[in-house]
Amino acid sequence: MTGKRRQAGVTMQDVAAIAGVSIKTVSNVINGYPYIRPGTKERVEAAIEQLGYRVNLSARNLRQGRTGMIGLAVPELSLPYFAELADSVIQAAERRGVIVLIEQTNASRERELEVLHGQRRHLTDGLIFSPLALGTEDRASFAVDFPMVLLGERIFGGPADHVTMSNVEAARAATRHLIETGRRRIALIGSHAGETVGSAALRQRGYEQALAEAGLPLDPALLGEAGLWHRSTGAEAMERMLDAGTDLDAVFGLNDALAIGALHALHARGVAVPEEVAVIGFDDIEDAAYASPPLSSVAPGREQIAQTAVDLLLARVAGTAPAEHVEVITDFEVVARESTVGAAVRSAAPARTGVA
Amino acid sequence: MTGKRRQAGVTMQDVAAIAGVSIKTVSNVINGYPYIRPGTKERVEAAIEQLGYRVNLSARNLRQGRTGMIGLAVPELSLPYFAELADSVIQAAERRGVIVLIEQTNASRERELEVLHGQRRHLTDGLIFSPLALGTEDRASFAVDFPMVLLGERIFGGPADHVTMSNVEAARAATRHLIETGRRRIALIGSHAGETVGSAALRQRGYEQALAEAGLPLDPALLGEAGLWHRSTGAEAMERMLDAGTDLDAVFGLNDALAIGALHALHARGVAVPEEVAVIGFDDIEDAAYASPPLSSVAPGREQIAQTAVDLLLARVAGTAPAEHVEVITDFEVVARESTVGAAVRSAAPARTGVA
DNA sequence: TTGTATGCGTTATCAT
DNA sequence: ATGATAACGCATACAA
Repeated sequence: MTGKRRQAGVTMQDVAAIAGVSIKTVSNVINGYPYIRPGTKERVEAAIEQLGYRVNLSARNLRQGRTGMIGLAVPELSLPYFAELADSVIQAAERRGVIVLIEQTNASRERELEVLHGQRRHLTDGLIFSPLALGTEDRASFAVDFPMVLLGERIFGGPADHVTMSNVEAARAATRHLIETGRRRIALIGSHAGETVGSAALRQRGYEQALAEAGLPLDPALLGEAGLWHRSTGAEAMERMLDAGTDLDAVFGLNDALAIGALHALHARGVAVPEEVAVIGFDDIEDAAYASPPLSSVAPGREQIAQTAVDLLLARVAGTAPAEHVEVITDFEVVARESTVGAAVRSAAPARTGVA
Repeated sequence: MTGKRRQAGVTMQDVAAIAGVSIKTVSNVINGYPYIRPGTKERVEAAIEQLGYRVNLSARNLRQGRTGMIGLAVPELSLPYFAELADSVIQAAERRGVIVLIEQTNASRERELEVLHGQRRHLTDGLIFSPLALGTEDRASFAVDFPMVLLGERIFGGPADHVTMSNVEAARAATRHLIETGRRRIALIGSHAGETVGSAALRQRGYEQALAEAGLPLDPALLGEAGLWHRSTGAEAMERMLDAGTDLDAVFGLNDALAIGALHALHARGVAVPEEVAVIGFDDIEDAAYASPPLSSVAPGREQIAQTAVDLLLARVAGTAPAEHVEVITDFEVVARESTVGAAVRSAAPARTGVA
């Protein structure tokens, strides 16, 4: 902090005047142009420091036709999964020198369309989009003329790059984990009846496959519908199932919020977890490890998803990505905690046991 | 969706050419200038629609010297309180037609200074800043030449506008709630020894006041140190206290993350909540209502804080705010749930009982 | 009511 | 190795 306080409205002109050089030279110094006489460079840097000069990004963007920003559109930051995802994307982008502009869609159809076609796209060089309301039937709306990477799997064979985890596999592994620990009547919370694409349908498919592999029947009474995957809807679905007197010894929440809601409802009814009912979630948000009891979950490799999506998008922006659209499948891991395996480990740092 | 697909690089010139008017007229139409012949306006709008024209915001920003964006700097979005705050700020800003650019400081001193003096400030018209690492000793760094509103209370009599809740009062009310429900040995988790300003010090002061009012002694053994207010540090502080065999019948977590961490540790040790130990947090994040048992907390009026901060900042940007710096104190409410009052209410929608 | 012309702060082209 | 100067796309003072 040797320089003076930042002053508004300092331009390259001012720096050039102080340093006794032309504006072009200042620009060269700032942009790391190699062929500059050391003395000149020093004078310019001193002037920059002295005036507290900062590049005007609006001007640079106008001139370059780029903005240095990418958009990240998610349903809402209040949902811990998306908050953690946003955190990871911001950090991944920062490593590449790019700024992230977050947009909330609230899972509304109208707002998701606006994300694709609205004014804001002019502010960003590309978009990472996790759609929730739009689906395969809206494929046409996804044909945009700017770089975009989709997260999740509502759109298939779509007209955009795509980063997702193997939902079917991961859900199968989670269900298998419950079966291997002795459960037979496994409820599913978060089902979307009639859906064939999207996380709900894919994860349910994995659940069904695991049941089939183990020779267990698929009981419709064990499918708990929940449109939005919030804690509240998870709790409500669980309540309905308990009210109906459905016999069950395990619950698979299609995401952690649902599972935590289910835990809440089970607790309220005095049902012991995992003694009477085991619970596993999906996403491995930080909450999961600190739930009571700590919630088993499927960790989707959030960091990997974020960095992959950012790098893919930036490659697309730079024009170095392959012509055809890319689909990247990321890794996952089943994390067994007390809600399924009991109090095997007791410590302040929640147990985390890789299973898959 | 009657227009053609959006095309990159369409400018006002193109629109003007199609509409048979000058660029100025197009500009007038876009900016809602009233004195335009209806027919002209229609032609321009038709041309805009036809070309899929969008204003180039970089150019507009450069010309106007404003960006239409405000910055929001928070420690990290992974912390639910800040994720929910960001959600509220984004929505509040949207109601005013402003875009929010989120920056994560990770509670690092260096990054917080960068937020105040870095490149990005050129991209925003003002800043809403929730500092964590910088404190009163850094007052000089807060003397910036752009509009800024501070959240929280690390800086007093500071050189900026300020929106905060009444931390002392709120913590006193939370502690009083524990006392009124019969607790006498109340542990505090999240203490910052030696700090005299900042949330930790203020909330602890409220705790001490409530104890004094009730004629209860202040036992240093009941002060659990936790530098960062995460679930993990809350769990660790709780563990240490339990390991030390400290006698206690209640825990006041200085935020919900700490309290949830404490719940986790208590659960791991088989301590019954609230039968043996009552727990209350602070912030009333959504997690609190869905913890097991549901966590009592202090609701800080997040929406109100967000809207107030945004409006104050925009007034400052517009130059309509008072010359001297404003300090706004927002409301709070103690929300009693099962972790302090027991299973009075059993329902999927967690009980929420206003007490203060 | 509408058109012309200038400049916002950069970067890039072309000289030198 | 560095300087002069022309865009980038828009808003606005000034003209008409």
